[in-house]
Amino acid sequence: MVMTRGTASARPPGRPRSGVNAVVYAATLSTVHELGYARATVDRIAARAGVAKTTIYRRWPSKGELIVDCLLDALGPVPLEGTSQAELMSSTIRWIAAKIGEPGIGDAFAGVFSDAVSDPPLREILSARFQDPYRLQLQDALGEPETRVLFFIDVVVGTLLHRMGMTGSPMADADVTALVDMVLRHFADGADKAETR
Amino acid sequence: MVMTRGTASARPPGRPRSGVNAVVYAATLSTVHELGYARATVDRIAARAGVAKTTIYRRWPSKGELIVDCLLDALGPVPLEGTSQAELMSSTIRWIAAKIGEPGIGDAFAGVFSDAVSDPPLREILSARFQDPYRLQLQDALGEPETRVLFFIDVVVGTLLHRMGMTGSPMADADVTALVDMVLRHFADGADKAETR
DNA sequence: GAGTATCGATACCTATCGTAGCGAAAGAGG
DNA sequence: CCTCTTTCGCTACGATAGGTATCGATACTC
Repeated sequence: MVMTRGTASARPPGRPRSGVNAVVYAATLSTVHELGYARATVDRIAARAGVAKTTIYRRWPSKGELIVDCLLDALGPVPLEGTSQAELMSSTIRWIAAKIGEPGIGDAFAGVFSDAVSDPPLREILSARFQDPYRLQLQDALGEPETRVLFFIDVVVGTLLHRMGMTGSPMADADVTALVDMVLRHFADGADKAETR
Repeated sequence: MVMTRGTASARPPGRPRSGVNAVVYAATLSTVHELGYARATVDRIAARAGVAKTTIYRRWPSKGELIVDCLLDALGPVPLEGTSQAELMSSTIRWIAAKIGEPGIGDAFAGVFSDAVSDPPLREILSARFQDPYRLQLQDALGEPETRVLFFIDVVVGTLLHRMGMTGSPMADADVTALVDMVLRHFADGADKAETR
């Protein structure tokens, strides 16, 4: 096989990119944490990362995609702790709640989600690059059909983000527990009715 | 009693305001519906309403407050159909889902909510002028404490808005039914545990 | 008719996203 | 060592939007 040219692994010519992605991600989260999503401009993020704004736009085509990649990097896959469906769901909900509570993540999440409402291309990206991977992972782990996993995500993420957006701070543990109870009960004994009919 | 001066009902001097608020509200919703929240600029809304932009800023101090008033006008109080708590909750959830599905309302809702995430003053206004009235009405009608009504609102509104924001269209009836079932069951037999502990 | 406040129109300021152009630097290969 | 390609930082620019300032005209009260 010809490996020296035309293959993806071939090193491209020219000056290689400097490895500043992680620095930019860190600068993004801390800036969002300190100033909020709207005031975390690309200029400010670039300045904090010690990088030119043009460098950021060379790697990410828009602020929205930068945030999406930043969140993917900060979150990683769902830990999936537990064996039963109830345990998996419970740990997933608490993992999401904890992540949303981490500095910058909740605001960035709510911010990019907000932008996507009136920005169809960004919504497409958010759906394909962010929601779909987690949805597929959960479909596989929970053994539930797509419809119900989408419902699960809407309820859990929607509830937590609404609280975060409305109060400015993450949901208290007691309410997260209530959310876990409510969702688990719904999925436990509502398996043959409700939205799949 | 002196009624001719100093009373709130005394007519203020100067040219009276023309009664175009309703026209502006209609223009706002139709513009948001056609162009989305972000592209529904104040200039465009003013043009559609046949009104100068300065007139709008004379009545509403910001785009966010215009949207909040517009939503209050379009929604009105919760109808509160039914007598039992279950009926009241069910009709409330379906009423919210239906309203969010009406042209312009869902987008305006999600849009102003999004802006509020990184705009603390707007969040304050949204909380005080929009959420609080509905919360108090529901507290009274449902006979539940503030904590639980807030949880109810987070779950219902958060879920419906997340679906709306993610897909661009309102939640299907089958999923609304699932939401009703889940919430009703939670409040029915979880009254002594969960988040009030 | 005097006073007051709103109306429409236009211009303007500021912030932000995103792009263009340029010389300098970092590598690969001859 | 020289060339070629691409990224780097920098500065400037264009486009859009929220919001303000100003001004003559107008509507209504006293």
